[in-house]
Amino acid sequence: MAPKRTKNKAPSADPQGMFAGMVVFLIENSVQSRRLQIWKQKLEQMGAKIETHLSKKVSHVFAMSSDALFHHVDKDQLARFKGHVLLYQWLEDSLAAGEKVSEHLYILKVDPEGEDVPDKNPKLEAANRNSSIHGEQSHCKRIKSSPEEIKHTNEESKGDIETNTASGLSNNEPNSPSSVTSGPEIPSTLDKDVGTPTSSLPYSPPDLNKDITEIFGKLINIYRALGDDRRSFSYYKAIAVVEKLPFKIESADQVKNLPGIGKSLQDHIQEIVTTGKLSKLEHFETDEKVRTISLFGEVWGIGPATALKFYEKGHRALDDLKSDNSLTNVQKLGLKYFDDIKTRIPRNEVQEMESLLQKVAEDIVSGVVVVCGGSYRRGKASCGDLDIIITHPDGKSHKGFLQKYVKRLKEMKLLREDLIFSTHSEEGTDQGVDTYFGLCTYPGRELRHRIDFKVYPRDIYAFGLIAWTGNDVLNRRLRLLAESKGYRLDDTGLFPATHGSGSKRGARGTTSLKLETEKEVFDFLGFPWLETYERNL
DNA sequence: TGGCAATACTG
DNA sequence: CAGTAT
DNA sequence: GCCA
Repeated sequence: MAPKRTKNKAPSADPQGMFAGMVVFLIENSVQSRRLQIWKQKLEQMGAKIETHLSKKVSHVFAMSSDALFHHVDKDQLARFKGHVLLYQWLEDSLAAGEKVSEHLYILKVDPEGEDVPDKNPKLEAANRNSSIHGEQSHCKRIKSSPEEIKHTNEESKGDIETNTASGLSNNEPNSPSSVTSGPEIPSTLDKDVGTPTSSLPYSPPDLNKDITEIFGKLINIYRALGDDRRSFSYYKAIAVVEKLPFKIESADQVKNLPGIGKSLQDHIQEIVTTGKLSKLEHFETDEKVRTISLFGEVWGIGPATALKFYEKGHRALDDLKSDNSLTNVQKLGLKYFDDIKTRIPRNEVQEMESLLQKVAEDIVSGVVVVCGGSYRRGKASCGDLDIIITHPDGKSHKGFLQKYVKRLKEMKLLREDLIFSTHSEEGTDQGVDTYFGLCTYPGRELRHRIDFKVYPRDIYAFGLIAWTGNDVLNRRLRLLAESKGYRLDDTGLFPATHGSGSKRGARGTTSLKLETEKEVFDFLGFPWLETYERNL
Protein backbone atom coordinates (compact mmCIF):
# COMPACT_ATOMS: atom_id res chain seq x y z
CA MET A 1 0.00 0.00 0.00
CA ALA A 2 0.96 3.52 -0.32
CA PRO A 3 3.50 4.49 2.25
CA LYS A 4 2.13 7.68 3.46
CA ARG A 5 1.65 10.65 1.32
CA THR A 6 -1.08 11.18 -1.14
CA LYS A 7 -4.51 10.72 0.14
CA ASN A 8 -7.04 11.34 -2.48
CA LYS A 9 -9.49 13.12 -0.34
CA ALA A 10 -8.08 16.45 0.67
CA PRO A 11 -5.46 17.20 -1.87
CA SER A 12 -2.45 18.14 0.12
CA ALA A 13 -1.81 21.79 -0.17
CA ASP A 14 1.05 22.80 -2.33
CA PRO A 15 3.29 24.88 -0.12
CA GLN A 16 4.50 26.64 -3.18
CA GLY A 17 1.16 27.07 -4.75
CA MET A 18 0.24 30.43 -6.06
CA PHE A 19 -1.98 31.18 -3.08
CA ALA A 20 0.56 30.20 -0.48
CA GLY A 21 0.44 32.32 2.60
CA MET A 22 -3.05 33.61 2.03
CA VAL A 23 -5.60 33.19 4.75
CA VAL A 24 -9.00 33.63 3.22
CA PHE A 25 -12.54 34.07 4.37
CA LEU A 26 -15.18 33.28 1.79
CA ILE A 27 -18.54 34.93 1.75
CA GLU A 28 -20.76 32.25 0.37
CA ASN A 29 -23.67 34.48 -0.17
CA SER A 30 -25.10 34.18 -3.66
CA VAL A 31 -22.43 31.83 -4.79
CA GLN A 32 -23.36 28.72 -6.59
CA SER A 33 -22.36 25.89 -4.31
CA ARG A 34 -20.72 23.95 -7.06
CA ARG A 35 -18.49 26.85 -7.89
CA LEU A 36 -17.73 27.51 -4.27
CA GLN A 37 -16.64 23.96 -3.96
CA ILE A 38 -14.17 24.37 -6.76
CA TRP A 39 -12.77 27.57 -5.38
CA LYS A 40 -12.27 26.14 -1.96
CA GLN A 41 -10.49 23.18 -3.37
CA LYS A 42 -8.27 25.26 -5.59
CA LEU A 43 -7.41 27.64 -2.80
CA GLU A 44 -6.36 24.92 -0.44
CA GLN A 45 -4.65 23.01 -3.14
CA MET A 46 -2.53 25.98 -3.98
CA GLY A 47 -1.50 26.82 -0.46
CA ALA A 48 -4.19 29.10 0.94
CA LYS A 49 -5.78 28.54 4.29
CA ILE A 50 -9.52 28.93 4.60
CA GLU A 51 -10.98 30.47 7.72
CA THR A 52 -14.54 29.92 8.78
CA HIS A 53 -14.95 33.36 10.22
CA LEU A 54 -13.45 36.77 9.80
CA SER A 55 -10.64 36.34 12.25
CA LYS A 56 -7.59 38.47 12.69
CA LYS A 57 -5.51 36.06 10.71
CA VAL A 58 -7.53 36.54 7.58
CA SER A 59 -5.64 38.26 4.82
CA HIS A 60 -8.23 38.13 2.08
CA VAL A 61 -12.01 38.21 1.96
CA PHE A 62 -13.82 37.15 -1.18
CA ALA A 63 -17.34 38.03 -2.18
CA MET A 64 -19.48 37.84 -5.26
CA SER A 65 -20.37 41.50 -5.07
CA SER A 66 -20.52 44.32 -2.58
CA ASP A 67 -24.15 43.50 -2.00
CA ALA A 68 -23.32 40.00 -0.96
CA LEU A 69 -20.53 41.38 1.12
CA PHE A 70 -22.57 43.80 3.15
CA HIS A 71 -25.36 41.40 3.54
CA HIS A 72 -23.21 38.90 5.12
CA VAL A 73 -20.82 40.77 7.32
CA ASP A 74 -21.12 43.50 9.81
CA LYS A 75 -20.05 46.85 8.44
CA ASP A 76 -18.06 47.82 11.44
CA GLN A 77 -16.34 44.55 11.56
CA LEU A 78 -15.47 45.01 7.96
CA ALA A 79 -14.27 48.51 8.53
CA ARG A 80 -11.80 47.20 11.04
CA PHE A 81 -10.57 44.53 8.68
CA LYS A 82 -7.17 45.40 7.35
CA GLY A 83 -6.75 42.80 4.68
CA HIS A 84 -7.89 42.73 1.10
CA VAL A 85 -11.50 42.46 0.05
CA LEU A 86 -11.79 41.11 -3.45
CA LEU A 87 -14.27 39.81 -5.93
CA TYR A 88 -14.27 36.13 -6.61
CA GLN A 89 -13.44 37.04 -10.15
CA TRP A 90 -9.90 37.64 -9.01
CA LEU A 91 -9.72 33.98 -8.14
CA GLU A 92 -11.10 32.98 -11.48
CA ASP A 93 -8.67 35.10 -13.37
CA SER A 94 -5.74 34.07 -11.27
CA LEU A 95 -6.53 30.44 -11.78
CA ALA A 96 -6.83 30.96 -15.47
CA ALA A 97 -3.61 32.88 -15.65
CA GLY A 98 -1.77 30.40 -13.52
CA GLU A 99 -0.60 33.06 -11.13
CA LYS A 100 -1.92 35.76 -8.92
CA VAL A 101 -3.04 38.62 -11.09
CA SER A 102 -3.04 42.18 -9.95
CA GLU A 103 -5.72 42.83 -7.38
CA HIS A 104 -6.45 46.33 -8.42
CA LEU A 105 -9.30 45.52 -10.70
CA TYR A 106 -11.02 43.41 -8.16
CA ILE A 107 -10.96 45.43 -4.99
CA LEU A 108 -14.30 45.86 -3.29
CA LYS A 109 -14.72 49.03 -1.39
CA VAL A 110 -15.28 48.46 2.23
CA ASP A 111 -16.96 51.77 2.51
CA PRO A 112 -20.69 51.11 2.46
CA GLU A 113 -21.22 54.16 0.31
CA GLY A 114 -18.93 52.73 -2.21
CA GLU A 115 -20.24 50.95 -5.14
CA ASP A 116 -19.96 47.55 -6.36
CA VAL A 117 -17.20 48.58 -8.62
CA PRO A 118 -13.64 47.98 -8.03
CA ASP A 119 -11.18 50.67 -7.85
CA LYS A 120 -10.63 52.17 -11.17
CA ASN A 121 -7.38 53.80 -11.64
CA PRO A 122 -7.19 54.19 -15.38
CA LYS A 123 -3.50 53.90 -15.44
CA LEU A 124 -3.45 50.71 -13.52
CA GLU A 125 -6.24 49.25 -15.46
CA ALA A 126 -4.60 49.83 -18.76
CA ALA A 127 -1.41 48.33 -17.61
CA ASN A 128 -3.09 45.31 -16.24
CA ARG A 129 -5.07 44.74 -19.30
CA ASN A 130 -2.07 44.57 -21.48
CA SER A 131 -0.34 42.02 -19.48
CA SER A 132 -3.35 39.97 -18.77
CA ILE A 133 -3.05 36.53 -20.21
CA HIS A 134 -6.16 36.76 -22.17
CA GLY A 135 -6.16 40.24 -23.38
CA GLU A 136 -9.79 40.70 -22.60
CA GLN A 137 -10.35 42.46 -19.41
CA SER A 138 -11.83 40.52 -16.72
CA HIS A 139 -14.37 42.78 -15.37
CA CYS A 140 -16.24 42.37 -12.31
CA LYS A 141 -19.80 42.91 -11.48
CA ARG A 142 -20.80 40.17 -13.72
CA ILE A 143 -19.08 36.92 -13.45
CA LYS A 144 -19.81 35.24 -16.61
CA SER A 145 -17.48 32.43 -17.05
CA SER A 146 -17.31 29.38 -14.96
CA PRO A 147 -13.89 28.02 -14.25
CA GLU A 148 -14.34 25.49 -16.95
CA GLU A 149 -15.26 28.06 -19.49
CA ILE A 150 -12.29 30.12 -18.72
CA LYS A 151 -10.04 27.22 -18.92
CA HIS A 152 -11.50 26.21 -22.16
CA THR A 153 -11.19 29.47 -23.91
CA ASN A 154 -7.80 29.96 -22.51
CA GLU A 155 -6.59 26.78 -23.98
CA GLU A 156 -8.46 27.08 -27.14
CA SER A 157 -6.40 30.03 -28.03
CA LYS A 158 -3.15 28.26 -27.61
CA GLY A 159 -4.04 24.71 -27.97
CA ASP A 160 -4.28 24.69 -31.67
CA ILE A 161 -0.83 23.42 -32.00
CA GLU A 162 -1.75 20.16 -30.52
CA THR A 163 -4.40 19.51 -32.97
CA ASN A 164 -1.96 18.60 -35.33
CA THR A 165 -1.21 15.90 -37.46
CA ALA A 166 1.68 13.93 -38.22
CA SER A 167 1.33 10.50 -37.06
CA GLY A 168 -0.26 11.88 -34.02
CA LEU A 169 3.09 12.61 -32.66
CA SER A 170 3.11 15.43 -30.32
CA ASN A 171 4.96 16.97 -32.87
CA ASN A 172 4.22 20.20 -33.05
CA GLU A 173 5.83 20.29 -29.92
CA PRO A 174 9.07 20.06 -31.71
CA ASN A 175 7.91 23.05 -33.56
CA SER A 176 7.38 25.22 -30.63
CA PRO A 177 11.00 25.84 -30.08
CA SER A 178 11.36 27.32 -33.45
CA SER A 179 8.34 29.44 -32.96
CA VAL A 180 9.99 30.72 -29.90
CA THR A 181 13.07 31.44 -31.81
CA SER A 182 11.39 33.33 -34.49
CA GLY A 183 8.77 34.75 -32.29
CA PRO A 184 9.03 37.72 -30.06
CA GLU A 185 12.61 37.46 -29.28
CA ILE A 186 14.01 37.24 -25.95
CA PRO A 187 15.71 40.33 -24.78
CA SER A 188 19.28 39.35 -24.62
CA THR A 189 19.64 40.73 -21.21
CA LEU A 190 21.44 38.14 -19.25
CA ASP A 191 19.60 34.96 -19.25
CA LYS A 192 17.99 35.43 -16.00
CA ASP A 193 14.31 35.66 -16.16
CA VAL A 194 13.25 37.46 -19.17
CA GLY A 195 10.81 37.06 -21.90
CA THR A 196 7.98 35.61 -19.96
CA PRO A 197 4.94 37.68 -20.55
CA THR A 198 3.65 36.84 -17.16
CA SER A 199 6.69 38.19 -15.48
CA SER A 200 6.07 41.53 -16.96
CA LEU A 201 2.86 42.10 -15.10
CA PRO A 202 2.88 45.60 -13.80
CA TYR A 203 2.61 44.53 -10.23
CA SER A 204 4.70 41.50 -10.50
CA PRO A 205 6.16 40.24 -7.32
CA PRO A 206 9.84 40.81 -7.82
CA ASP A 207 12.32 41.93 -5.45
CA LEU A 208 10.76 42.94 -2.22
CA ASN A 209 12.70 40.81 0.20
CA LYS A 210 15.42 40.31 -2.32
CA ASP A 211 17.95 40.72 0.48
CA ILE A 212 16.56 37.63 2.11
CA THR A 213 16.21 35.43 -0.93
CA GLU A 214 19.68 36.30 -2.15
CA ILE A 215 21.23 35.20 1.06
CA PHE A 216 19.17 32.05 1.18
CA GLY A 217 20.19 31.36 -2.37
CA LYS A 218 23.83 31.38 -1.39
CA LEU A 219 23.13 29.05 1.48
CA ILE A 220 21.43 26.68 -0.92
CA ASN A 221 24.61 26.35 -2.92
CA ILE A 222 26.80 26.06 0.10
CA TYR A 223 24.79 23.33 1.72
CA ARG A 224 24.56 21.51 -1.56
CA ALA A 225 28.30 21.63 -1.96
CA LEU A 226 28.67 20.28 1.52
CA GLY A 227 26.34 17.43 0.69
CA ASP A 228 23.48 18.54 2.87
CA ASP A 229 20.81 18.45 0.21
CA ARG A 230 17.97 18.31 2.64
CA ARG A 231 18.90 21.45 4.37
CA SER A 232 19.68 23.05 1.07
CA PHE A 233 16.22 22.17 -0.13
CA SER A 234 14.63 23.77 2.90
CA TYR A 235 16.16 27.09 1.96
CA TYR A 236 15.01 26.50 -1.56
CA LYS A 237 11.44 26.08 -0.47
CA ALA A 238 11.66 29.04 1.83
CA ILE A 239 12.70 31.26 -1.05
CA ALA A 240 9.64 30.24 -3.01
CA VAL A 241 7.45 31.20 -0.10
CA VAL A 242 9.16 34.48 0.66
CA GLU A 243 9.18 35.51 -2.98
CA LYS A 244 5.44 35.32 -3.12
CA LEU A 245 4.85 37.69 -0.26
CA PRO A 246 3.25 40.86 -1.50
CA PHE A 247 5.01 42.98 1.09
CA LYS A 248 8.47 43.65 2.40
CA ILE A 249 9.21 41.70 5.53
CA GLU A 250 10.09 43.87 8.46
CA SER A 251 9.90 41.48 11.31
CA ALA A 252 9.99 37.78 11.96
CA ASP A 253 6.40 37.88 13.13
CA GLN A 254 5.27 38.37 9.59
CA VAL A 255 6.65 35.04 8.51
CA LYS A 256 6.13 32.92 11.54
CA ASN A 257 3.09 31.17 10.19
CA LEU A 258 4.29 30.60 6.69
CA PRO A 259 4.80 27.06 5.49
CA GLY A 260 8.38 26.02 5.21
CA ILE A 261 9.62 28.66 7.57
CA GLY A 262 10.35 27.36 11.00
CA LYS A 263 12.13 28.64 14.02
CA SER A 264 15.55 28.66 12.47
CA LEU A 265 14.62 30.46 9.30
CA GLN A 266 12.57 32.96 11.27
CA ASP A 267 15.68 33.84 13.21
CA HIS A 268 17.67 34.17 10.04
CA ILE A 269 15.08 36.44 8.54
CA GLN A 270 14.98 38.49 11.68
CA GLU A 271 18.72 38.97 11.51
CA ILE A 272 18.64 39.87 7.85
CA VAL A 273 15.91 42.45 8.14
CA THR A 274 17.52 44.12 11.11
CA THR A 275 21.20 43.93 10.24
CA GLY A 276 21.05 43.46 6.52
CA LYS A 277 23.23 40.39 6.62
CA LEU A 278 23.50 36.92 8.00
CA SER A 279 26.48 36.09 10.13
CA LYS A 280 26.11 32.44 9.34
CA LEU A 281 26.62 33.14 5.66
CA GLU A 282 29.51 35.50 6.29
CA HIS A 283 31.14 32.76 8.22
CA PHE A 284 30.69 30.26 5.45
CA GLU A 285 31.98 32.62 2.83
CA THR A 286 35.20 33.29 4.64
CA ASP A 287 35.79 29.69 5.58
CA GLU A 288 38.54 28.26 3.40
CA LYS A 289 37.23 24.76 3.73
CA VAL A 290 33.79 25.70 2.57
CA ARG A 291 35.12 27.76 -0.29
CA THR A 292 37.51 25.07 -1.44
CA ILE A 293 34.94 22.32 -1.30
CA SER A 294 32.46 24.47 -3.17
CA LEU A 295 35.01 25.11 -5.88
CA PHE A 296 36.00 21.48 -6.26
CA GLY A 297 32.38 20.51 -6.37
CA GLU A 298 31.91 22.57 -9.48
CA VAL A 299 34.00 20.10 -11.41
CA TRP A 300 31.86 17.60 -13.29
CA GLY A 301 32.21 14.28 -11.56
CA ILE A 302 33.31 15.68 -8.24
CA GLY A 303 30.67 15.76 -5.54
CA PRO A 304 30.72 16.64 -1.87
CA ALA A 305 32.51 13.49 -0.77
CA THR A 306 35.32 13.71 -3.27
CA ALA A 307 35.68 17.42 -2.79
CA LEU A 308 36.12 16.86 0.91
CA LYS A 309 38.61 14.09 0.29
CA PHE A 310 40.71 16.35 -1.88
CA TYR A 311 40.53 19.11 0.65
CA GLU A 312 41.74 16.82 3.35
CA LYS A 313 44.59 15.71 1.16
CA GLY A 314 45.69 19.28 1.24
CA HIS A 315 44.50 20.45 -2.14
CA ARG A 316 43.32 24.02 -2.31
CA ALA A 317 43.18 24.95 -5.97
CA LEU A 318 42.03 23.26 -9.14
CA ASP A 319 45.62 23.04 -10.29
CA ASP A 320 46.41 20.92 -7.27
CA LEU A 321 43.87 18.39 -8.42
CA LYS A 322 45.29 17.92 -11.86
CA SER A 323 48.26 16.10 -10.46
CA ASP A 324 46.20 13.87 -8.22
CA ASN A 325 46.28 10.34 -9.50
CA SER A 326 43.01 9.38 -7.92
CA LEU A 327 41.01 11.34 -10.44
CA THR A 328 38.53 9.31 -12.42
CA ASN A 329 38.25 9.70 -16.13
CA VAL A 330 35.27 11.94 -16.08
CA GLN A 331 36.81 14.04 -13.36
CA LYS A 332 39.86 14.55 -15.50
CA LEU A 333 37.62 15.70 -18.29
CA GLY A 334 35.64 17.89 -15.96
CA LEU A 335 38.85 19.47 -14.80
CA LYS A 336 40.46 19.81 -18.19
CA TYR A 337 37.43 21.54 -19.60
CA PHE A 338 36.39 23.29 -16.43
CA ASP A 339 36.24 26.73 -17.97
CA ASP A 340 34.83 25.48 -21.25
CA ILE A 341 31.95 23.77 -19.59
CA LYS A 342 31.13 26.79 -17.53
CA THR A 343 31.03 28.99 -20.58
CA ARG A 344 27.50 29.67 -21.64
CA ILE A 345 26.38 29.02 -25.18
CA PRO A 346 24.71 31.80 -27.15
CA ARG A 347 21.19 30.96 -28.17
CA ASN A 348 21.84 31.24 -31.87
CA GLU A 349 24.61 28.67 -31.66
CA VAL A 350 22.37 26.28 -29.84
CA GLN A 351 19.82 26.82 -32.53
CA GLU A 352 22.30 25.95 -35.24
CA MET A 353 23.44 22.89 -33.42
CA GLU A 354 19.87 21.79 -32.97
CA SER A 355 19.27 21.94 -36.71
CA LEU A 356 22.47 20.15 -37.40
CA LEU A 357 21.58 17.46 -34.91
CA GLN A 358 18.17 17.12 -36.49
CA LYS A 359 19.68 16.73 -39.90
CA VAL A 360 22.11 14.08 -38.82
CA ALA A 361 19.41 12.20 -36.97
CA GLU A 362 17.06 12.22 -39.90
CA ASP A 363 19.86 10.81 -41.93
CA ILE A 364 20.07 7.79 -39.69
CA VAL A 365 16.42 7.10 -39.17
CA SER A 366 13.86 8.94 -41.18
CA GLY A 367 11.18 10.62 -39.16
CA VAL A 368 13.07 10.78 -35.92
CA VAL A 369 12.22 13.80 -33.81
CA VAL A 370 15.02 15.78 -32.22
CA VAL A 371 14.36 18.71 -29.94
CA CYS A 372 16.68 20.80 -27.86
CA GLY A 373 15.05 21.25 -24.49
CA GLY A 374 16.25 22.87 -21.32
CA SER A 375 16.74 26.57 -21.08
CA TYR A 376 16.97 26.78 -24.85
CA ARG A 377 13.44 25.58 -25.28
CA ARG A 378 12.34 27.95 -22.57
CA GLY A 379 13.57 30.76 -24.74
CA LYS A 380 16.63 31.83 -22.84
CA ALA A 381 19.22 33.96 -24.56
CA SER A 382 22.02 31.64 -23.61
CA CYS A 383 22.29 28.12 -22.32
CA GLY A 384 24.56 26.32 -19.92
CA ASP A 385 24.33 23.09 -21.83
CA LEU A 386 22.37 21.23 -24.48
CA ASP A 387 19.54 18.92 -23.53
CA ILE A 388 18.51 16.93 -26.52
CA ILE A 389 15.28 14.97 -26.39
CA ILE A 390 14.63 12.39 -29.03
CA THR A 391 11.79 10.11 -30.06
CA HIS A 392 10.27 8.52 -33.11
CA PRO A 393 6.63 8.73 -34.12
CA ASP A 394 6.33 5.10 -35.06
CA GLY A 395 6.96 4.01 -31.51
CA LYS A 396 9.79 1.67 -32.28
CA SER A 397 12.41 3.20 -34.48
CA HIS A 398 13.94 4.90 -31.48
CA LYS A 399 15.40 1.60 -30.44
CA GLY A 400 19.03 1.31 -31.13
CA PHE A 401 19.10 4.78 -32.51
CA LEU A 402 21.33 6.39 -29.94
CA GLN A 403 24.28 4.12 -30.56
CA LYS A 404 24.40 4.88 -34.24
CA TYR A 405 23.69 8.51 -33.62
CA VAL A 406 26.52 8.95 -31.18
CA LYS A 407 28.87 7.09 -33.46
CA ARG A 408 28.01 9.34 -36.34
CA LEU A 409 28.29 12.49 -34.28
CA LYS A 410 31.70 11.44 -33.10
CA GLU A 411 32.82 10.81 -36.63
CA MET A 412 31.89 14.30 -37.55
CA LYS A 413 33.64 15.61 -34.46
CA LEU A 414 30.59 17.18 -32.98
CA LEU A 415 30.74 14.86 -30.03
CA ARG A 416 34.20 14.79 -28.51
CA GLU A 417 34.36 13.07 -25.15
CA ASP A 418 32.00 10.69 -23.38
CA LEU A 419 30.92 11.09 -19.80
CA ILE A 420 28.16 8.54 -19.54
CA PHE A 421 26.63 6.28 -22.08
CA SER A 422 23.82 4.00 -21.14
CA THR A 423 21.55 2.25 -23.45
CA HIS A 424 19.09 -0.30 -22.56
CA SER A 425 16.46 -0.02 -25.15
CA GLU A 426 18.85 -1.21 -27.75
CA GLU A 427 16.93 -4.17 -28.86
CA GLY A 428 15.03 -4.66 -25.76
CA THR A 429 11.39 -4.70 -25.75
CA ASP A 430 11.20 -1.76 -23.85
CA GLN A 431 10.46 1.34 -22.23
CA GLY A 432 13.93 2.13 -21.31
CA VAL A 433 15.18 5.58 -21.94
CA ASP A 434 18.56 5.65 -23.57
CA THR A 435 20.85 8.28 -22.23
CA TYR A 436 24.12 9.83 -23.26
CA PHE A 437 26.10 12.54 -21.51
CA GLY A 438 29.16 13.97 -23.10
CA LEU A 439 31.06 16.96 -24.38
CA CYS A 440 30.50 18.50 -27.75
CA THR A 441 31.86 21.36 -29.78
CA TYR A 442 30.33 23.87 -32.13
CA PRO A 443 31.47 23.11 -35.68
CA GLY A 444 34.95 24.42 -36.25
CA ARG A 445 35.69 25.14 -32.62
CA GLU A 446 37.32 23.42 -29.71
CA LEU A 447 35.35 24.92 -26.87
CA ARG A 448 33.64 22.10 -25.03
CA HIS A 449 30.02 22.16 -24.07
CA ARG A 450 28.02 19.70 -22.05
CA ILE A 451 25.45 17.85 -24.05
CA ASP A 452 22.85 15.29 -23.00
CA PHE A 453 20.78 13.02 -25.19
CA LYS A 454 17.65 11.30 -23.99
CA VAL A 455 15.82 8.93 -26.27
CA TYR A 456 12.22 8.24 -25.31
CA PRO A 457 9.74 5.74 -26.66
CA ARG A 458 7.03 7.72 -28.34
CA ASP A 459 4.33 6.89 -25.80
CA ILE A 460 6.11 8.54 -22.91
CA TYR A 461 7.76 11.25 -24.93
CA ALA A 462 5.55 14.00 -23.57
CA PHE A 463 6.73 13.31 -20.05
CA GLY A 464 10.35 13.38 -21.06
CA LEU A 465 9.80 16.59 -22.95
CA ILE A 466 8.19 18.28 -19.99
CA ALA A 467 10.79 17.09 -17.54
CA TRP A 468 13.71 18.09 -19.71
CA THR A 469 12.30 21.43 -20.61
CA GLY A 470 11.72 22.37 -17.03
CA ASN A 471 12.31 24.48 -15.31
CA ASP A 472 12.93 22.79 -12.00
CA VAL A 473 10.29 24.78 -10.25
CA LEU A 474 7.67 23.83 -12.78
CA ASN A 475 8.66 20.20 -12.64
CA ARG A 476 8.34 20.21 -8.90
CA ARG A 477 4.96 21.85 -9.02
CA LEU A 478 3.69 19.38 -11.54
CA ARG A 479 5.00 16.53 -9.50
CA LEU A 480 3.36 17.84 -6.34
CA LEU A 481 0.14 18.47 -8.17
CA ALA A 482 0.18 14.95 -9.53
CA GLU A 483 0.86 13.67 -6.07
CA SER A 484 -2.05 15.58 -4.62
CA LYS A 485 -4.27 13.86 -7.10
CA GLY A 486 -3.03 10.43 -6.35
CA TYR A 487 -0.43 10.06 -9.05
CA ARG A 488 3.28 9.97 -9.38
CA LEU A 489 4.89 11.97 -12.14
CA ASP A 490 8.38 11.72 -13.51
CA ASP A 491 10.12 11.96 -16.84
CA THR A 492 8.91 8.51 -17.85
CA GLY A 493 5.25 8.89 -17.18
CA LEU A 494 2.30 9.54 -14.94
CA PHE A 495 1.35 6.61 -12.78
CA PRO A 496 -1.47 5.88 -10.39
CA ALA A 497 0.16 6.14 -6.99
CA THR A 498 -0.45 2.57 -6.11
CA HIS A 499 2.72 2.55 -4.28
CA GLY A 500 4.02 -0.47 -2.54
CA SER A 501 2.67 -2.76 -5.13
CA GLY A 502 5.27 -2.20 -7.63
CA SER A 503 4.92 0.98 -9.46
CA LYS A 504 8.57 1.31 -9.68
CA ARG A 505 9.70 3.62 -12.36
CA GLY A 506 8.99 2.22 -15.70
CA ALA A 507 8.58 -1.20 -14.23
CA ARG A 508 6.93 -3.49 -16.68
CA GLY A 509 3.43 -3.94 -15.69
CA THR A 510 2.80 -0.48 -14.50
CA THR A 511 2.31 1.59 -17.52
CA SER A 512 2.03 5.27 -17.59
CA LEU A 513 -1.23 6.94 -18.38
CA LYS A 514 -1.39 7.54 -22.06
CA LEU A 515 -0.94 11.18 -22.63
CA GLU A 516 0.49 12.06 -25.97
CA THR A 517 1.34 15.69 -25.70
CA GLU A 518 2.58 18.09 -23.12
CA LYS A 519 -0.74 19.83 -23.14
CA GLU A 520 -2.61 16.67 -22.41
CA VAL A 521 -0.44 16.22 -19.37
CA PHE A 522 -1.01 19.78 -18.18
CA ASP A 523 -4.73 19.40 -18.78
CA PHE A 524 -4.94 16.12 -17.04
CA LEU A 525 -3.29 17.56 -13.99
CA GLY A 526 -5.39 20.69 -14.18
CA PHE A 527 -2.37 22.91 -14.52
CA PRO A 528 -2.78 26.01 -16.63
CA TRP A 529 -1.02 25.56 -19.92
CA LEU A 530 2.30 27.28 -20.27
CA GLU A 531 4.07 27.87 -23.53
CA THR A 532 7.65 26.75 -23.36
CA TYR A 533 8.92 30.27 -22.95
CA GLU A 534 6.55 30.75 -20.05
CA ARG A 535 8.11 28.02 -18.02
CA ASN A 536 10.82 30.05 -16.38
CA LEU A 537 9.20 30.03 -13.00
C1' DT B 1 12.79 10.87 14.99
C1' DG B 2 12.76 9.79 10.25
C1' DG B 3 11.51 11.39 5.62
C1' DC B 4 12.38 14.82 2.19
C1' DA B 5 12.20 11.44 -5.73
C1' DA B 6 14.04 8.06 -7.85
C1' DT B 7 17.28 5.84 -10.70
C1' DA B 8 21.38 4.65 -13.59
C1' DC B 9 26.37 4.66 -14.45
C1' DT B 10 31.37 4.59 -12.86
C1' DG B 11 35.24 2.72 -10.49
C1' DC C 1 28.90 -0.21 -2.68
C1' DA C 2 29.71 4.80 -2.45
C1' DG C 3 29.54 8.71 -5.09
C1' DT C 4 27.68 11.48 -8.77
C1' DA C 5 24.44 13.32 -11.92
C1' DT C 6 19.95 14.30 -13.93
C1' DG D 1 16.32 23.11 7.39
C1' DC D 2 10.94 21.78 7.98
C1' DC D 3 7.27 18.87 9.08
C1' DA D 4 4.12 15.09 10.69
